[in-house]
Amino acid sequence: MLELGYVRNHAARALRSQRSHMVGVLIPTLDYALYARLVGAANARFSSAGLSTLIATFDYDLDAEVREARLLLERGAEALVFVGDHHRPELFDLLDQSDVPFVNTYVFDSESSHPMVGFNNAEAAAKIARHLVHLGHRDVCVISGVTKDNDRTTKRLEGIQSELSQHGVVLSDKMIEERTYSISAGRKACALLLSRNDPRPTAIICGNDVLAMGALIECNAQGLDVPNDVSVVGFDNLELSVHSNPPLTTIDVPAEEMGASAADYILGKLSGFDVTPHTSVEVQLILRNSSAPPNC
Amino acid sequence: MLELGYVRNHAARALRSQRSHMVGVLIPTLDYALYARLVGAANARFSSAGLSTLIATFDYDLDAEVREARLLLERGAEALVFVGDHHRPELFDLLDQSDVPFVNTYVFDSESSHPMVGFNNAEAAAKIARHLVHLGHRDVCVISGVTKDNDRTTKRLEGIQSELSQHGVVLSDKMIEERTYSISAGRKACALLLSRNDPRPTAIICGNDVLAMGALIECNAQGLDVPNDVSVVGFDNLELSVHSNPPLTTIDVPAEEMGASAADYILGKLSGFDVTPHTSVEVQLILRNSSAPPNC
DNA sequence: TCTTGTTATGAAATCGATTTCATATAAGAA
DNA sequence: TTCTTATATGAAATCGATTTCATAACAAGA
Repeated sequence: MLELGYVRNHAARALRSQRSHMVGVLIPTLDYALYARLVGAANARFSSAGLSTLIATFDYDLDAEVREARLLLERGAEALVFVGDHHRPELFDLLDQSDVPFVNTYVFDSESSHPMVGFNNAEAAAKIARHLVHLGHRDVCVISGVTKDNDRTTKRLEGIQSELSQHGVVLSDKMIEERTYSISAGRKACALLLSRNDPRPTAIICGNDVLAMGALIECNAQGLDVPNDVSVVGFDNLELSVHSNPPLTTIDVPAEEMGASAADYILGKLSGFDVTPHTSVEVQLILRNSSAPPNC
Repeated sequence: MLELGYVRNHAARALRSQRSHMVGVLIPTLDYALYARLVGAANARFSSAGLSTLIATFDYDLDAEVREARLLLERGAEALVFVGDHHRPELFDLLDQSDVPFVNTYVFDSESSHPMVGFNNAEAAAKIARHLVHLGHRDVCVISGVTKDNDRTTKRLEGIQSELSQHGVVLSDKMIEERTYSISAGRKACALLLSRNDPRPTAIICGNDVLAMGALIECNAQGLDVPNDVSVVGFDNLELSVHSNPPLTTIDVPAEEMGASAADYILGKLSGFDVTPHTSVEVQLILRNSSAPPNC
């Protein structure tokens, strides 16, 4: 084979054997390496089972997600891994017709009929909101990810709102800013929220660490002392967040574990085993130095 | 088609038409979104030409790169995009045998016989070294990326060394630390270099912004004033680097432009045009506040 | 009306590896 | 030695869409 420089023809193999040895992973974006750990872990599992991973991105556009999924299915993907449980009905139609196994990740809802590996975003976000309330914060604001067509950000925001209101803290719409995930966006949103000082918020809850990074930077730039003047908390526990100034209080999301579990589910399903379709992973409140009692 | 839930069989199409409508992009890693902009830009170009992008990673392991490339070729990739010009001979054999067009990115060498889109890493790194020398620095140290099997990091280090020596600055081996790209690694390397104070370096040149990030953090943690006590410079101009404390002096690498140009080259080649195989892009020294004259 | 060139239609061949099926060979047991 | 069972070999069918080829229908121009 080496002598002749022979390369197998995958199309022919796939056509005849009806096996593509490929699985598709659909993630919103490559930016900030937000899904790198999940994809990496899943890919490791898949490749040791002789499967290649096809990565497709859709930029948080659910219609693009359907198109990409269809493309992956055409390519013969034997299984699909998604992020979130909220997808276009067309996607589920597609999934019904092809009997390709799939899993949703980054979400957990025991009510849902879809297989999934993840955590309850509302509870996770409530956890960090509770932390702030327990510290004594009452003037809280939120920099959320864009909630449209995104069940993770939506649930997180809901979790925060319901937790706060349970403790008698009202979160007016003026105290919520929705932004796409980027440091600059987090920074601008933070500046805006800080400027609305009636009274000035003592805590800023961010929908993810990238936004929190931006918020931290803005606070520092304004000469505010984090956490004494204002607490800032994030979500995801990116590597960055250990090293920020101050280190960020956040929610650790076991991305590798989700990736590996999702892959294991798929692998089991492909082998015809009776695998459990719902796996929940534990998120953890990571206390670092960006949160403290309000200074009043 | 919709009614019947018909999905095209890509294997059959590909087999008969000898067209896979796929191109492969081989990047070292998904981590830190280091190649996200390049991949994103290339993917945008490719998909508007009706081609899908297959992403494969090899974790800076050139043998793994060959394996992944072979896999992509088996899958019928119509073209391949690489990072760097240094690959295993087996890879070039593979490329010779299949007459699939390819481009190397992130490097530029008019001598090389391979098509490439990028910049001269030695010159680019020399540029930032020169900046420090012009500021008056003579006690310089380097946190380089791992140079083994990596022509970008190797060239950058060479560029720094030759530029420094041209100005009579000697860079002893003790003043060079090689690390994989990560904030923690940069931090540790920085601590180590700072501890070797005979005399203590007044400037730290980092092989990329992630390492520089770690160095900045370590300097801040040690109570050093950047840039007055020590200058820190990076390479890549990640979004992060605008927002670091202090904002990072670095080399801007036009990643999108490289991705787009690489894709254009491939697209042209696939259409049978006589496209120019060597494209150089301009890197730029971005002066921010992490570099200043040494404080003596 | 007839020729010429253009578009439609349908059947058959094709892509390359895998799978199946039939046949042949070898090995082991009685 | 003979029969059975296991293994080897080779030819042919197959996967599903595309391409080619032959034929038919059509339109336009003379």
